[in-house]
This record gives sequence, structure tokens and C-alpha cells, in this order.
Amino acid sequence: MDDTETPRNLAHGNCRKVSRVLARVGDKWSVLIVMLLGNGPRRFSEIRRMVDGISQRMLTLTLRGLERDGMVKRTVYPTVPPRVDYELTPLGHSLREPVEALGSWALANTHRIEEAQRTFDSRDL
Amino acid sequence: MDDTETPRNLAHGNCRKVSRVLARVGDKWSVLIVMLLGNGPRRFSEIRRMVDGISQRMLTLTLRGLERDGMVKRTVYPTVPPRVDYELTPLGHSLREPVEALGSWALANTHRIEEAQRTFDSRDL
DNA sequence: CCGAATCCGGGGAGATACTG
DNA sequence: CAGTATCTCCCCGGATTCGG
Repeated sequence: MDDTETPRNLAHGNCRKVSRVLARVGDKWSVLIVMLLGNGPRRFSEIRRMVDGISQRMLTLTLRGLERDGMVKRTVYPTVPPRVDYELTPLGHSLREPVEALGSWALANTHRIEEAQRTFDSRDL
Repeated sequence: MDDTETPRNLAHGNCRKVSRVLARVGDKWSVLIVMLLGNGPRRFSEIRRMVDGISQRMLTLTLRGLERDGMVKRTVYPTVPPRVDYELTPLGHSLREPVEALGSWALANTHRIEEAQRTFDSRDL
């Protein structure tokens, strides 16, 4: 078609690597939390309150996953009561840019998508 | 923090809209197929062969989803045997850009991610 | 060749209750 | 406050079979 160049980015074994990142991005909570932490460190319960609808379990699992991937730094303050801060690493911070690009695209095209869905759903059935 | 501007892109009800798109992007096959169709229209069985490991069922479902969202145009040629072509719509085509940005990020940072994972997995336990 | 329908197993995700 | 543990339910996704 109009390809200036065939994208080799998503070829061969690269697909696997990219897919894993995409799976994280597509994860229900990960991106939300990354964007939230983009505004600075937050405590566990702060995130819990800010991310409406997330369960304690899912928040823990999501943060663990992000920490494991090197996106988030976890800091425990051995006080009583305990306090745990989460903040973006440079890696996690760098992820925000492409994610925001995707977010902008989504916002710009939501109307078109929803219209397409209505058209699709209204025919036949 | 270092925010030049607080991103309102991912706030309020916008989250829902963006999340749906993100879910599609995070889908195991959708992005792969979109990138594949970026090189031009393909037949059902062509895609099936090119996307290694996808089941017939999942290919059908994925293509239906993409068609419903207005990303893909489905064209049936009433020949015998039947022939069905799939091609990107302008909307689907426009999605490639932010997706490729994310793919590039993934490739550029895969090494860092895997290293973080090894570090994470090797401590405690 | 393209796709729908059905069956079925495994993992994700919520709710709840318990520790340090 | 910040998790962990357990249970359960549900949906996704593969395999298979049938239809146009």
C-alpha cells in the first residue's frame, strides 16, 4: 500500500517480546496506575482510593507485576503502622509517552469507533 | 513532579473509553493482525497461515471484533469456493502509528525489562 | 474456503477472613 | 496499613464438529 517501508518491528521473535509489553498495557489496571504514579509517588492505600473499583488483591498483584518488570519502585518504611510507597522508575516513566500517544488516539477516535459499533450492531441480527 | 502539565487525557470517564481501546491493543491477536493488514488486504486463510498459533475460532472472533470497531473492512466474494478479504479501514490504518510507537518502545526496553525480572526473581523467595 | 456451534478445561478476578 | 491465603465463579480460548 502506502508503505514507505515494511515495518520489521513486529516480525519474528520480536512479536513475543512486544506482545508481552502489549499484554501489560492491555491489562485492566497497569496503565491506569502508571499514569497515576506519573504525578509522583503514592502510598498503597492512596492508589487504592484513587483507582475506583480495584480490589486489594488486584492492586497488590498489579503493583507486583509492575515492580517485577522494573516499572515501579517499592519502598517500605518500617514504621508502625507500616507505610509503603510506590513510584515510577525511569523505565516506567518512559513508558508514559507511547501510552499517552495511544490514549490520545483513543480519545480522538472513540466517537468513530462507537459509531462503527452502532452501525455494525444495527444491521442484520 | 516534573510534569510540564498534568495529563487530563486519562481522567474521569475518559478512562473508560481509553481502557476499551487499550484492552483491544492488549488483546493477544488484534494488534498482530492490524500490523499484518498494514501491508495490504489479505484473505482469511492467508492470515490464518501467517499468524502462527491462532485458531480458526480466535481468528474469526478477532476479525469480527476489529470489524465491529471499524478497524477492518470485510469483503465477501460470492464465488465458489467462497473468498473473503480483510483490509484496514482508514481508522484501522491510523491506529498503526501509536501502536508502532509502543512496539518500538517495547523493543528498545525489552532488555531492561528482562533484567529487572531476573533481579526481582532472584532475590528473596 | 469460511465460519458457526458446541463442549470443556485452566486461569483470572472478586469476596472474605486472617497476619505483622 | 499493607499485604497474604483460600474459595469460588466466570469467561477466555482450544479442539472438534457441522453448515453454506
